[in-house]
Amino acid sequence: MPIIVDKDRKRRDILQAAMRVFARDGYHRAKMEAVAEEAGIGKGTVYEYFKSKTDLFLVLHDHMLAELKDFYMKELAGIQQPAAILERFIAVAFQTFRVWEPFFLVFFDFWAEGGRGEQQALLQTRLREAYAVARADVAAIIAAGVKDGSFRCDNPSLAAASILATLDGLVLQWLCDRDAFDLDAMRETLTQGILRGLQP
Amino acid sequence: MPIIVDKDRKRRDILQAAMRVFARDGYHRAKMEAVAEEAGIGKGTVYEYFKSKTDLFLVLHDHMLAELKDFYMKELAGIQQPAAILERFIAVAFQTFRVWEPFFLVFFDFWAEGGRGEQQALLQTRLREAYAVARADVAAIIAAGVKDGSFRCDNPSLAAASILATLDGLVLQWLCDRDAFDLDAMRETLTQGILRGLQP
Amino acid sequence: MPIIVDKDRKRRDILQAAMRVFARDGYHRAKMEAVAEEAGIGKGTVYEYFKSKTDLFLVLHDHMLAELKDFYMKELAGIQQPAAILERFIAVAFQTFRVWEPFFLVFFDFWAEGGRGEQQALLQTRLREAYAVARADVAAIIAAGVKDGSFRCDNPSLAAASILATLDGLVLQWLCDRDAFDLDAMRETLTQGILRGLQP
Amino acid sequence: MPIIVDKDRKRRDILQAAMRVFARDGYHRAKMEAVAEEAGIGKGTVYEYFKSKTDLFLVLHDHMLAELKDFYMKELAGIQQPAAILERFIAVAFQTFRVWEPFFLVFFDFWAEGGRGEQQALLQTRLREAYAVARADVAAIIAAGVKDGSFRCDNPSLAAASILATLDGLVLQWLCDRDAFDLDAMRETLTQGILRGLQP
DNA sequence: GATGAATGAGAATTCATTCAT
DNA sequence: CATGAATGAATTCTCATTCAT
Repeated sequence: MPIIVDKDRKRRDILQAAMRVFARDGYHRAKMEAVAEEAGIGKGTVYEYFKSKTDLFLVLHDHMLAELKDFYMKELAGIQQPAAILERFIAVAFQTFRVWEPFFLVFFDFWAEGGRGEQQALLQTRLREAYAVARADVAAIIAAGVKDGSFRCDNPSLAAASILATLDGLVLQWLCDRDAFDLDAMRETLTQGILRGLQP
Repeated sequence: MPIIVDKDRKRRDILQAAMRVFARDGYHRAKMEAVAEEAGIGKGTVYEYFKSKTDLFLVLHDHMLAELKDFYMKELAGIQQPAAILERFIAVAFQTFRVWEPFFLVFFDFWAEGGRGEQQALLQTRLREAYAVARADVAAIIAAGVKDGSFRCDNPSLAAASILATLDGLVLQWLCDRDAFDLDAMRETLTQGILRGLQP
Repeated sequence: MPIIVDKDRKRRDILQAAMRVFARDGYHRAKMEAVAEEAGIGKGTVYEYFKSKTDLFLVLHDHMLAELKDFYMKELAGIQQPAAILERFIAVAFQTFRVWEPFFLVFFDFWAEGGRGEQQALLQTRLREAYAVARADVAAIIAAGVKDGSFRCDNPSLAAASILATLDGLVLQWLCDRDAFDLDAMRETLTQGILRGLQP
Repeated sequence: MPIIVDKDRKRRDILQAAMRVFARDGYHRAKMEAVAEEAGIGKGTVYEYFKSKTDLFLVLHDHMLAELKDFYMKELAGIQQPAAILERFIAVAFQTFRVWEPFFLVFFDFWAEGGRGEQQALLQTRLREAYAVARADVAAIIAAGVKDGSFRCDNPSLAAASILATLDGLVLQWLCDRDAFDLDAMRETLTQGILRGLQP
C-alpha cells in the first residue's frame, strides 16, 4: 500500500516542519503558511493532513513525545542495573538539551497552553498523561532498584516526579540562558546527587 | 485644577488585572480589552499607562518578580542558620504554588516568549537576569553554610541552579496536573534530599 | 476690556500653533494634543476656543487668508500705476513662497479637503469665496489698467484666474521640490510675460 | 491545479477602485474596506495585492501618472509643429479637467502628503521625479520650437515649469469651484497667451 | 477658565480557514 | 490530491472629544 506510506511520510514531514517553525516563532506567532513553506507544500495542503492549527499542535505533541520516548528506549535498551539505567537516563536527558533544542522550545508552548485547561483541555489531558507515564517509567526504574536492594526509596513516584521536574527546570533555565550553568558539570553533580539520595 | 489621580495606584491595578487575565487566557489569547475590563477601566486607558501589549507584558514580568522577591524577603527575614534559611526557602516556594497560581501561569508565557530571543529580546534579557539573581541568592545561602561548616558544596552556583530548576519543574508539573504529587510530601522529601545532599 | 483682549490673544496663539503643527504633520496626521503643546496650553483648553478640530481648521483658513491679505495690502499700499501694482503683486507672491512656507503647506490641506464638498462643505464654500475675492481683486487691478489705457484685456476676471493659478501652481511645484526652478528667474520671467500679455 | 487568476487585472481593478474611493473621500478618510467594497472583493484581498494603505497610495500615484502620460502620448502622437504640439498639449490638459476629475482630486492628496517629506518621503521623491519629467517633456517641445525658429525662449525649462504650474493651478481652482471660469474661454486665452509669449 | 485623565468609536492589518479549480 | 486566492472575524492601537475637579 504505497499510498498510505506516502501520506504518512508527508504527515511526518509536516510535523517536522511544524516543530521547526513553532520552535522558531512560537505556536501563536507561527503562521500555517510558514509551516507549509517549511514543509515545501502549499498552504491548503496542510489542511488535508490536519484539521486545524490546534489539531496540528496536538498531534505534534504526541508525535514529539513518541519520538522522545523512542530515543530513550533505544539509548536505555539492554542496560540491566537500575542505577546504571538511571544514570544513563539522566545522561540522555542532558544529551537532548543540546540535540533537541527545538523540541524543548516547542514544549514551552505545550506547557503554556496546557496550563490553561479551559482553552486547551485536550492538550492538558495529553500533558497530564505524558507526565503520568514518564513518572511511572522512572518510578519503575527506582522500584526495580528498591526490589533488588540497590536503592532505598519510600515513594518512587514522588522521587520520579522530582527527578523529572529537575530535568524540566534545567532545560527551561538553560534555554533561557546557555550560560546559566555548564551542562557536563551539572549532569555529573546531579547524577551523583540523585544516586546518593537513593542509596540504601 | 487637574484631576488628581494616583497614577501609581492605577498602574498597579492594571498590572494586577493583566496578571489575572494573562493567567486565565494566556498572553496571546488575552485581549487588551479584557485587561481593561478586569481593571474596571476603558480600553484606551490601558494605553495611557502602558505603551503596548508587549510593554505591559514586560513591566508585568518585572512587577511580578519584584513582588515575589518581596514575599521571599519577608518570609526569610531574621532566619540565621543557612540550613534553616534553605528549608524555609523551599517551604515558601511550595506555599507560592498554591497561593500564586496565576503568577506561575503567567510565567509559563514569560518562558515561552523569552525562549525566543528573536521575538522578545528584552524579555529574554529580563529572564536571564532574573535567573542569574535567583541563582546568586540561593548560592549565597549555600556558600554561607559552607563557610560556617554546616554545608559541604563544591559549586554553590550549580547547586542553586539545580534547586531552582527542581522548583520550577515542580510547579510546571503541578500546574499541569494538581494530582501529580502531594505537595506536602514532596516538600518534605525534597527538603530532606537537598539538605542531605549538602551535608558535610 | 482686558479679558476680551486676553482671550483673543490666546485664540490667535492657538491658531498660530495649529498652523505650525498642521504644516509639519498635515491636517489629518496632526493631533489636537500636539497643537495644544505647541501653543503651550492643555489639551482641553483648545476646546474652550474651538468647537472641534474641523472648526479649528476652518477658522485657521479664514485667519490665514486674512493675514495674507493684510500682508498684500501693506506691501501694495500707495502704489498707483496698475502695471506697478501687478508687478509688485507678483513680487510679493514670490516673497511669500519663502517666508510663508508653512502657510502654503497648510493650504495643501485646505485644497485637499475643500475639493471634497461632501466632507467639508463649509471649507469648500470658504475656498470658493476666497478664490472669488482674489480673482476680483486682481481683476480690479487689470480693469484699472484697461481703464487708464496701460493694459489691454478682454476678460480681466479670466486673466486674474490664470495669474492666480500660475502662482498657486508654482508654489505647489516649488514646495514639492525647491530645486524645481530658480525663484528669482521665475519671478522676472513671469512678470515680463504677464505684463507683455496685457500690453495694449 | 491552482486557481488561475489574472492577478495583474485584479491589481488594476483595485487601483481603479482606490482612485474612485480616494477621490470621493480623500486618502485619509478613505477606508481600506471601502476600497475593497468598491472593487467588489473582500477587505483582506486588498492586502494580497498591496502591502499597506500607503503602498496602495504610492502605487496608485505611479499608475495614475502612467495612465495620464499614455493619454497625452496618444493625443499628441503624429503632430509635428512645436506650436501645434503645445496647443494640443494645452487642449488635452483642459480635456482632462472634465474627464479625469477623480484623478485630480486624488492628486490633491498626493500634493498634500508629498509636501511633507518627513511623513511620505517615497511619495515626495515620486512627485519630484514626475514634475521633473513633465518639465523636461514640455521643455523639449519648446526647445524644438526654438531650434526650428518658431519659438523664442531663453529658458525652456523655466517656461515649462510655469506652463505646468498654470495648468495645475487652474485645475485646483476649477475643482474648488466649477464656476470659477469658463473652461473653453480659459483654454483659448491661455493658449494664445502662451504662444504669444513664445513668439520670436 | 484650565486641565489632562478617561474614553470608545474607528481603522489598519493579520491570518486561520475555505473552496474553486 | 494539491493548491493558493479569497475572505472576514478578530485584535491592536489611535485620537478627538468629554468632563470632573
